[in-house]
Amino acid sequence: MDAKHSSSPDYSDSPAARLLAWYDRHARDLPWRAKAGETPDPYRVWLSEVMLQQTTVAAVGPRFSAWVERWPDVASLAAASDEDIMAAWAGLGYYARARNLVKAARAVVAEHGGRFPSTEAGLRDLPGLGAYTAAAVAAIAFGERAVVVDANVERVVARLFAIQTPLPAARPAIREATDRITPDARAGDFAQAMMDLGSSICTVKKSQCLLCPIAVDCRARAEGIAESLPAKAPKKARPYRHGTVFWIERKGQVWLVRRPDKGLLGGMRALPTGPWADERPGLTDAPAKGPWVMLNDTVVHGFTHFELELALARIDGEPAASVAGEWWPIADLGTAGLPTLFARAADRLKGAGE
DNA sequence: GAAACGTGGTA
DNA sequence: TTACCAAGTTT
Repeated sequence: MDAKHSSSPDYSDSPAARLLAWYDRHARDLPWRAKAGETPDPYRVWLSEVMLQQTTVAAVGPRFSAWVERWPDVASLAAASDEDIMAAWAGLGYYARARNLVKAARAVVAEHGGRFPSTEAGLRDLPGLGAYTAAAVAAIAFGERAVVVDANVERVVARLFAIQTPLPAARPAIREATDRITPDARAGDFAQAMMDLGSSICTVKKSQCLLCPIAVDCRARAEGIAESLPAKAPKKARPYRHGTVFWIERKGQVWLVRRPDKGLLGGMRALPTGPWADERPGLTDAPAKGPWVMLNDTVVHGFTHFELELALARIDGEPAASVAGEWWPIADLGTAGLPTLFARAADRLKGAGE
């Protein structure tokens, strides 16, 4: 091999070059990706990146398509009501994303003339855009050379450089290593290629190194430790909590409330509940006077940081005057935008009075 | 740095 | 079945 005397890096012989060549052949066809020759739409890039936070491509696909059909641009989204937006997000989880989505859309319209900021720093100031999303939108939508690090990139890079420090302590080293291999051109494609690689080949278990375009660069593969990386600190056990969910029915309608704007399931329509505690709260904080009928059944739902078992109580009657809420036709409950937890409880409760 | 914050798929 | 995990952000 001839020695190079140029001061510029030999781009053709780099992990980025190998990865981009692979991406040109194997990129996934996803609804939010611009097709060859198309200019990326920052609105679609932003929306998809927010939907994809901690959420699988499979779950996002149909939700993204329905969303852009209803709100095709940032102006239409900014003009929509909070209520409609929260209901449209129901089932996707992490509802702070939807609350921030509205705020960001309105900020883009009110403070940026309806156009997204085109730099990573400008994007970072919008609600709901953290280090990852700001970098991803800057790179994918605007072609900026940004260092994009998500969980896929963390895994690929930890293996590529055999970084054995456990997460999250390894993050600074991983970011620095990612910076070193990020190309000046096509940073957006590079980021998406890294994520495609991480999701399809360099997977958590059973990484398929024989198919990997940068296996030749990979130190973990050379050392036979790919699948043990990245190391992670052990997780804490999730506590188990109890609660009661209340179903008040009258003339084919059920009483729904809106949860407080902050906290778990914040801003979402819901069935009334009592406190969530270590012990079964029974009828504590019941939203109507008895006689409540307890179903001989519970709903168990796992959240990120605790598991919840809900007892199911129902009554035919009226809510107490102090309980704010609205009647909702039981036949149309699917349009109420209930989080999954309450949708599941409602499935058990409706019809239980017959 | 750690905890809060949802849900559904996979092994 | 239990445990882990996914294109993270905010406090």
